[in-house]
Amino acid sequence: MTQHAPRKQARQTRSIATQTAIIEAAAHILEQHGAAALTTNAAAERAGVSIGSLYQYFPNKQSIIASLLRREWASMLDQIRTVSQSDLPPDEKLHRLIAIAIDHQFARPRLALELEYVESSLELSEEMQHLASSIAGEVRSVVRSFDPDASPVIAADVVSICRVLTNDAAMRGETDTQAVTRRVTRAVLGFLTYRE
Amino acid sequence: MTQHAPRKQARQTRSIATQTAIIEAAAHILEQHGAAALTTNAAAERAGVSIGSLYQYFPNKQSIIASLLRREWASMLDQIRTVSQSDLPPDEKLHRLIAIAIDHQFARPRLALELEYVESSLELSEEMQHLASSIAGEVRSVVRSFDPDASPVIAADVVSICRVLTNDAAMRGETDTQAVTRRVTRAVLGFLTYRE
DNA sequence: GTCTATATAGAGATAGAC
DNA sequence: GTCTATCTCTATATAGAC
Repeated sequence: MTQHAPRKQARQTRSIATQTAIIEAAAHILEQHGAAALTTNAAAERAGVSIGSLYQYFPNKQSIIASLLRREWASMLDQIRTVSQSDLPPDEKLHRLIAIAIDHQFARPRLALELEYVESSLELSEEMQHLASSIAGEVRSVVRSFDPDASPVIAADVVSICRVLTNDAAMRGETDTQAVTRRVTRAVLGFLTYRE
Repeated sequence: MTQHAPRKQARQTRSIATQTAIIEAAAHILEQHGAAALTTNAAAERAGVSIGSLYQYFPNKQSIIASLLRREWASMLDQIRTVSQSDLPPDEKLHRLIAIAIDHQFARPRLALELEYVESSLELSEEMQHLASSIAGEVRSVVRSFDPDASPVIAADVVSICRVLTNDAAMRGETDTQAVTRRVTRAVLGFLTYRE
């Protein structure tokens, strides 16, 4: 048993590494050549494994995309939770949330954009739906801490505004994240505080 | 000559009708089944012509999409020009612009969304680029009439905010356009008038 | 000018050798 | 467990009959 443990561990590690390599290959293809170029053959080649091996780890192409999406969403949820469950003042929470959104989209803007699209042609598993609604819930709680009257739709709108402004900026080639942060903050606070 | 004119006219009319039918078929497929389902075979079938005929009118698939996009953009530019070249007060111009955007996206939300995506995988002709920058220019002029300090980026942001909020609402199934108009107006005016 | 039939190519996915 | 070879399907686009 003990003598098998390391081997098994080593095998599991290798197998996880292969899976990760395939997922990362898919991400690179999406961001460099777009959704149309993301084929199973291309992903396998870029990951350095054969197409046969790819299908040993993923039952189909959709499952690769789903894994990639899960990775991104889990990371987002993690960061957002840290903010929403902190005891920072509401306006500071909102600023942190904006910063997280900008960092995320600016890190790999094309990937974020392409994932947003492929997501729509993917029926999400229960687990993924749960992840999505957890994220939405955390955002809602931050927005509500800032403005208790805000409806769920308003929170969703805040997310959309952050995403679209940041993504446009990144795709336009803007590199000054401070300027982007200022514009997004202006849009979000303007939206939430506008009266009459 | 005279005796041929009607025949020729009739033929041209028929040929234009066929082209229109193909473009409209493409639009319906996009909005009902998404970009992945838009194949030349599907478009031909839905338009009620054979695949051979389709290729007599369009050299390739991209040209069908481009024609559809040109139709949409031309209609948008037309409506926006009416507003921007009017002598309405600036805030009223802005409201009209928002109304145009909402009407457009609400008319066929899924089509608008899918077109936005396929557009990115299409290299635009000079003519199309010109059309796009004309639209941007008109919007900029309206935004500037409202706020002379607004940079081109701000105008682009206004367009993006309108688009994303309206589209989200439509895809969510919201039917109360007045409520959407209120939220979009709040977002745009909040963005443009926010201070500090 | 419109059709049917088809050439061609590339995709997802599997079989079976090693 | 990983590879190569291949099956099957479907897409774009063309050829040629009518």
